[in-house]
Amino acid sequence: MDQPVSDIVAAEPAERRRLPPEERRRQIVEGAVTFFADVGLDGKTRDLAKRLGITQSLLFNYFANKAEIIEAVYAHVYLDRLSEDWPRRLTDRSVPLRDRLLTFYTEYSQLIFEYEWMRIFMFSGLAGAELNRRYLHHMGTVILHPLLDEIRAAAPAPVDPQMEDIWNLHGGIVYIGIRRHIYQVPTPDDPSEAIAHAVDRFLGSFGVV
Amino acid sequence: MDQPVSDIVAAEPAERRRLPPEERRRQIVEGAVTFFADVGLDGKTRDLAKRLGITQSLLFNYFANKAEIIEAVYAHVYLDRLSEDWPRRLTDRSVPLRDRLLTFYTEYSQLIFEYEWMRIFMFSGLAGAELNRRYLHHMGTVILHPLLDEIRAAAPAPVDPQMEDIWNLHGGIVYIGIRRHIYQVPTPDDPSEAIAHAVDRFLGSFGVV
DNA sequence: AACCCTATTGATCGAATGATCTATAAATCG
DNA sequence: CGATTTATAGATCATTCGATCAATAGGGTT
Repeated sequence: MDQPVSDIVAAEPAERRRLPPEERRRQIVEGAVTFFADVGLDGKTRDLAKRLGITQSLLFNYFANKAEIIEAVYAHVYLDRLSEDWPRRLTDRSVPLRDRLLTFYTEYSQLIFEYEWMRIFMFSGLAGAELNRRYLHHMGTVILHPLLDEIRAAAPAPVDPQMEDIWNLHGGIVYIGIRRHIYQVPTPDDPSEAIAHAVDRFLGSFGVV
Repeated sequence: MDQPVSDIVAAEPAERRRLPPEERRRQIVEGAVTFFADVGLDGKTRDLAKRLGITQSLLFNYFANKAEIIEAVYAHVYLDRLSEDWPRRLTDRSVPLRDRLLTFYTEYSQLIFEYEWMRIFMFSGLAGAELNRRYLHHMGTVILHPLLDEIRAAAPAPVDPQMEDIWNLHGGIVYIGIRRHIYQVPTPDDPSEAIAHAVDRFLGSFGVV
């Protein structure tokens, strides 16, 4: 398990010095995002510094400690990246429900199937971070529950979908990204066909055409 | 992120000494399974020893190094725990396909929804271990591909399910365990209803009653 | 009860880690 | 161009890590 981190850590060949603090900080955060996505939140500050082509001590000139770097990583990857108008567009009944679902999951999968997004989310989940509970709660109330209402409104009487059914649809799609970036097995280059089939099966089984 | 591991690590109050080597080794492995499931594969040998109520140096009397402990953990959690006759029972056409699927996923979910199974699998996936690729490849060839054939045989002509559809069914179910043990959000105590609905939606959309 | 085998301990080593502090040098201003 | 500011580097500290090894003591045998 102890991979030789130092070998896969190097990147740019130690670029120029004395950047404006704003720019240096941004560079550190962006480097930290891919670094911690690669090696996990237990990644060492010396390895991060080496990858950035700076000294380790410089990191602590911009962040009080390592936890603060990781906070900045969280903020950069997850904060306000859920599009504001997904809830509105998902409930816009002037558009066919199928189109709304396809649009949403096409855009949403482009976000979460990102290497950094998926891996840091999993690392922080395993670490027990509050981030994941907050995120999934937000997902449930702002996106998935309204979606349940839409499906119920569109479905004929006898069938009655539940939140757990929505989570099943959601999980089946998210699992593509997990296979790709966590387990690192082959997945379709373009997941949109698989997504469309999943959505169609889901809607079809609830009698929504 | 740096939780105070030592606080959540303690367990038994330092039990007796001088066990037979066989038993001591077994005790170490079983303790290591839950320990590494809790804190991740970067967990420290001193914390593991403390949880076991033994000295850290004793660990290295039974294992040459930490990597060997983790190998034993992998073996204990994953080796030969895929039931031998799942492939046979899944393809036994004297039983209705729906029943076969429900039986399989009921039993399989009891295996993989285990706390240790799920978390160690995710930790090792993130660490890039070969384990996960091997496991998913095995899953695909021994279980899911035969399953695809069964569904194709039972489905009427025009529809033609693909492997990616099977992975979608699979992922939607596995995702329940991910929510529970990785993200640590509430899930149904008994997932069998959600599983049954997922299976029924899946089969129904392919015209299999 | 004395003996012996070995499971277990406790002390310790060298390397690695997060963090601190002072010295240096790159850019900006007068 | 010289002075001042401050971003950056380099040396270093106190811990913690995996791993080693000699000393100790548990428990079965006679």
